[in-house]
Amino acid sequence: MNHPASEPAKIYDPQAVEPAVSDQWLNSDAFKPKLDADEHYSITLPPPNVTGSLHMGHAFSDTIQDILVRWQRMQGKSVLWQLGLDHAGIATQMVVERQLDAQGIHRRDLGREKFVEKVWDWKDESGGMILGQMKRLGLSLDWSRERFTMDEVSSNAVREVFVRLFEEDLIYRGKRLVNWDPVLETAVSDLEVVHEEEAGHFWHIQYPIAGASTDDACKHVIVATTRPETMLGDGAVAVNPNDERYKHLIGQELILPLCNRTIPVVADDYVDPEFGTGCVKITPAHDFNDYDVGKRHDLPVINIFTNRAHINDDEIIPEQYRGLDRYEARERIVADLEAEGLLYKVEAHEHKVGRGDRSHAVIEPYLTDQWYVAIQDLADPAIKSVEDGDIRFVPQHWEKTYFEWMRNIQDWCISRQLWWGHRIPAWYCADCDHITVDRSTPEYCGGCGSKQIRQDEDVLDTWFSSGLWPFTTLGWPEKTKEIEAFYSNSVLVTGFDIIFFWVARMIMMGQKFTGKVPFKDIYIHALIRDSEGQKMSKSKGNVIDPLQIIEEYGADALRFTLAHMATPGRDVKLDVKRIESNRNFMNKIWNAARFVFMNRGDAVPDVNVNPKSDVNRWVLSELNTTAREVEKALAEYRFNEAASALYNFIWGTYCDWYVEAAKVSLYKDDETAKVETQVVMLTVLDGWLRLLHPICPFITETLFQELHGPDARLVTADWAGSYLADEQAVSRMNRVMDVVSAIRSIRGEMNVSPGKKIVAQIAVSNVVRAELEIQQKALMSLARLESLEWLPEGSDIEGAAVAPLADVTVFLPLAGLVDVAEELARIEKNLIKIEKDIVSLQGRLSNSKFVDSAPEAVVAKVRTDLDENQSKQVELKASRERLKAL
RNA sequence: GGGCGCUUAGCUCAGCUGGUAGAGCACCGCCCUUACAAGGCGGUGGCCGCAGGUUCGAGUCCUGCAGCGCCCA
Repeated sequence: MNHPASEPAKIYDPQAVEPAVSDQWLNSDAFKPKLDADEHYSITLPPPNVTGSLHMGHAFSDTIQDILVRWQRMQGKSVLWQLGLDHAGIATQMVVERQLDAQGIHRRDLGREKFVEKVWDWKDESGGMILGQMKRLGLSLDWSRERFTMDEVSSNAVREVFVRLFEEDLIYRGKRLVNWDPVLETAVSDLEVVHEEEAGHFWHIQYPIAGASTDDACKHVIVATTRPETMLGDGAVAVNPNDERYKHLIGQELILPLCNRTIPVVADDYVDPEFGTGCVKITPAHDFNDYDVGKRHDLPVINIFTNRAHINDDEIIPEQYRGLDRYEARERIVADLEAEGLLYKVEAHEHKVGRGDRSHAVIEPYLTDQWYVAIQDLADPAIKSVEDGDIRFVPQHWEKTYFEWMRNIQDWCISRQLWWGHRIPAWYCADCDHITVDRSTPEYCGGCGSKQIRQDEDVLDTWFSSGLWPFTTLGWPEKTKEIEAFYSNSVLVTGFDIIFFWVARMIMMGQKFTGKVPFKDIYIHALIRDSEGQKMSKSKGNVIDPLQIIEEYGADALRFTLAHMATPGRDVKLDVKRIESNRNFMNKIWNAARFVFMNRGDAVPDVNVNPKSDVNRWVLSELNTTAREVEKALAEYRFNEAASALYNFIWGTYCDWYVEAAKVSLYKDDETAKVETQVVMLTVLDGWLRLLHPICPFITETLFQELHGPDARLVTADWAGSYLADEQAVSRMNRVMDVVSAIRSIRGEMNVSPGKKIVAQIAVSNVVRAELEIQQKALMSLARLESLEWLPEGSDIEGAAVAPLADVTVFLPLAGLVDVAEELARIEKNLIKIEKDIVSLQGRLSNSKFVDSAPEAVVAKVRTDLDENQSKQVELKASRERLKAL
């Protein structure tokens, strides 16, 4: 915006304002931590994945963080908001694989090195988009400290941690069943498997009993399975030891159909006799439960699959099935069983199927060698830190979710068969069994000294590095001054969907390697959904791009909307209409400020101003109240309440009442009163600009510079302090506003044109009259009165509409104004409500238990309410009689 | 199966430590009143899911039930 001569536009145009303000900030040190402050405040931004661009959920989370950070910065603290990006192993690799796929290229065609280069190119592209979006949102991150989970410092820290854990025997290599994604050809964690009910079948298959003669009553058992193809790897059939039907079979051999081998019948409590036939085929290599059963009975573990879930070439497998895809194999096996008359029946069956959350492929339990973290030693202190309150969840109930998972935690499989990520720092020797684990790349085997070593092909789970993020970004393992100043972080702001994935791991790793909790508070916010409540996703096409919204409505309107929606619930539905209405709020702000600037004269804000007029004293008091409300709300992470308080004050108090009332003195000849109002008007504007700045930084910064001159900067200005508080002025002004509202209400209900000036008479005691009379001009202006006449308390007016208030009665003469019948109807309506209230209030007061045990203030309030309602009732009834007599 | 959350105006949702229900949007009426029609003023609209309980008093606390959603197994 040009300064200062040009007239600000009548309609607020964020596009004309926001980018310039952003440049100012970015070209200054505004977002860097102050060096000389005593108090520190720090947040580590959850690093966005370099998988594309940011969505509305990021905008939400980031806005919340920015509000906190800007607020703390204005309070004079040294604030660090740490910026960074996450390499997001599987997710990013998939994005790039898909891009290549579109060109008909597989990553294996390129080879590992070339492929990883492509991913780095993509990382730059995606990272650039993301940083651009963040800047456009106005995020006050320290841009000079951008980090990446695979940069040198972070990579070294990852190695350091791996080596230390290995040396403490907290990292080990083991062969066990994992969740295997046969499309991505990697292990995935339990958390990355999504279980959903899907329609399937229950195949009932006859397993003949070995040695049974044709005369035997029982020649076979029937096994029910949802996965008939896995029978190629069956090691036994299990029955419950107490199941009378099968007791006699325990220990006998069955002939495994199609496979030309026998398997035993074993007894195991795992079998539920009620479910299916009570006979369960046991396939230790391809089912987690069966694996455990197999261990108990010493069954062979027969792997029947390749990495891509095709039937493998193991000699135990009949040749005709080798090489088939798992579903082809299923069809063939079912057909073959049927041909042999061994398929007893097929039922439709709903069952849970686990799919990879990235690839959506059906996950296979699969026996592989993987690296694990022995988690219990890390988990115990992490549980304790939350139990002891060293870390606090907000809202608190999320700690239950955290405890639930942490107390049942399993060892963490940290290896992934991917190319994008931190390569595992372990080397295998061709000449001995030794595994060399080292911080730097070794040349010899640490066991036998052989040069024939090769590094593990696999990479680490992404969360391994992001678990270290709060301290690796501050330079760990070096003992840096940043760690000294900003660790532990003040708060972590994130969604509940990654409490297990990320939050828990940061707590465990943080305590293990720094001896301190990574953050003191964890603010868990909701997830953003579309206006229908659907999760936003690209495939559904309901994604709202924050940049698109910003272009249409401005970043401030978006931010205010997000803050206003930040209630403690589980999800929020984002409706563009809300953003539109807050765009209107920004326009309101803009125009209110325009009015102030047009009428400021030579005045400047003065926080110590002690004005004479009630209007001015009242608005300062209300500002003071609002300031404290906003502080309290932000301190408790109640962003919606902060936003509401500001909305109500700025629009409802400042614009609707104060500015309108101020016009009286601004347009009047009394120079002293005019200047006083100008000063207060500017002071209060200055105050709420400060209060609103954390939520709406652009418009407030712009107006602040308009107010204080081009060198002023709100971003680094002080937070709003205390203002004059005058309860008496507040209550007197409330009475003025009540009177005005009462008059307006009659006008509105009687359809009196707003432009038409009318006459009013007010019956009131001398004391109250003295207070009201001071505000006569404002009152007349706000209520659009032609004249105002004061009557003694208890006066009666013939032929007038009446509005009884607590200690004031307003009369509007009907002549030429309103219809008698309409006024009677209006009085009737009011009387009905008042009578209802009176009955209820009297009922409460006649209850001695209420009077005796309720707090005095509550009882007093009920008495006052009753008195007021009764006197209103008297007034209305009298009015009604007079009108009827006309 | 275990755990968590939600159910308040036509719609989307606030309602903290219990004291006679609020906002935005929508709707109806009157207005282009010299900051703002992206606006002003007024108004309609709620057995606060159901049933019990605690309490002088329950949208708010407790128990049960129903419906919806999420997490874990």
